[in-house]
Amino acid sequence: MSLMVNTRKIKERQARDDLILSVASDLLKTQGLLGLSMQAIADCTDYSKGTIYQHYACKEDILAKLVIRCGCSLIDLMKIALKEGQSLRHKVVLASAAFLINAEQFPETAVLVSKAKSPDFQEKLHASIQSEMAANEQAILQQVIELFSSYENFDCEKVKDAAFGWWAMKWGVQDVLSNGWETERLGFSDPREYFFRSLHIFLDGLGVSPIEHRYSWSDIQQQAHTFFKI
Amino acid sequence: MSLMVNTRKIKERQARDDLILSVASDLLKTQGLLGLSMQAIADCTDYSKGTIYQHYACKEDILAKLVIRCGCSLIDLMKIALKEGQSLRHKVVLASAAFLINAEQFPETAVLVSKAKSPDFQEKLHASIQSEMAANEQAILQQVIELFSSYENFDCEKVKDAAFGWWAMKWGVQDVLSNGWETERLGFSDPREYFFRSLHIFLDGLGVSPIEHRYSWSDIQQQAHTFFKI
DNA sequence: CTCTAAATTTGACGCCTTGTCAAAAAATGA
DNA sequence: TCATTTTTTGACAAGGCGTCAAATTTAGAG
Repeated sequence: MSLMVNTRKIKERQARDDLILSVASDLLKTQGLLGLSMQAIADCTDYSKGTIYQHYACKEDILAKLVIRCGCSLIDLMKIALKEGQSLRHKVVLASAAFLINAEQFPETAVLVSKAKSPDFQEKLHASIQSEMAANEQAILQQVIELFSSYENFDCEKVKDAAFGWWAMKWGVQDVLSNGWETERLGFSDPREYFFRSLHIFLDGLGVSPIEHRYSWSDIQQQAHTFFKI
Repeated sequence: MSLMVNTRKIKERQARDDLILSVASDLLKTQGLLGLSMQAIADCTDYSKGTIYQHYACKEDILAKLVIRCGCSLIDLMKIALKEGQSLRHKVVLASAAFLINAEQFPETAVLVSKAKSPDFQEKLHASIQSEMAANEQAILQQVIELFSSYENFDCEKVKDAAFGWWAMKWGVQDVLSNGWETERLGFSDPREYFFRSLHIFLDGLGVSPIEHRYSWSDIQQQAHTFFKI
């Protein structure tokens, strides 16, 4: 009996964990990062601030959890890309699309990802969440490495070079997208298209068979439904 | 006479403008972003908070000015790179080195650059500084475009592709560097070396004469004194 | 040198945040 | 039913930003 109560309580607790995250995410969407205060979360959940703090020890922990959640989703999509891609180029293109699509699905979180890596943010995190986040990041990178490892022509060093290049570009594009840069004004219509173009150039430089179709972002965006079931 | 007083006052005012920036930069270095409060700046300058606010209308304005200052220095270095580079590849390598060296010279500011682009930050900025920052960014991008435009084999579209790719990688690397990522743990010894490797791969993909010497970061770091007179 | 008017500086104040903790309320189970 | 444990609460402390009326300094005329 006491066991049943226990499991019920655990479930309730988890439900509130999720509720808090969901409310936080909504607030981010509607009010932006500045509109997200612990008090606001408390008000929206009909609990008091103290109770929120029983679930997450600080504001940053909540944001970190959102980032991790977004990262997990990206990993899932990348796994599909890795499995379904017909060639290295195709896989890379799909993985890149996975990243863009994921950012679209979690617009409010995607903006956080870069901020959440900063030392100021990290040092506020509680140890467990800090390492959870690091592990999450590593898992994403692992996908990238596996992606390039699947190409028989690459030795270990080349895999690392390729992974780093993709990695850096991905972060750069994420910055550009999430900071809402007026890329139009700077002369770049849709940064995602340019991302894909740069990607193909990079793959050419790596010596990845350049003959096949050079999927653009708009090509892949069409196929996304099929591949990622979204 | 009243004119003389005027100019003296203007000079004094500018001196205080600079003093405040310099104190802010020191505080950033020693205390980090969290240690930077308007009160702390006031204490260090022997002026009161109110006076600081007479110079900069908000904290963000001060940080933005630091970012702009750092950007101007980068532009200077890039101009040298553009002028002194012996070939496109050499120019690109020098420009990339300029970026890394500049980040080393303004370590406390380099960390801000990405944060300062975020919407939350931008919307706090006063209009004049906001556009000053946008102009600064545009001027940097202009250098990149001129860099690739100087290569006769590139048409307008290719210049844009190349500029975007470099741009994205630069931002990605900046994120990785300024967030102090434990890249060692992730398997990448020195991200700057990998940056240069990715760069060469990208240039290969662009069809830039691949025969010549493939300067690594450590190669160029040596030459930096000569080129950038640092 | 004196005295008034203008300009500048000041720091207490209002408002907001995060995070704490003693007290109140609710749940448990004998 | 009631004592004990658990959970919830919101007043509170600490500290940040930005404001503004009052204090101080400076300017300049008489």
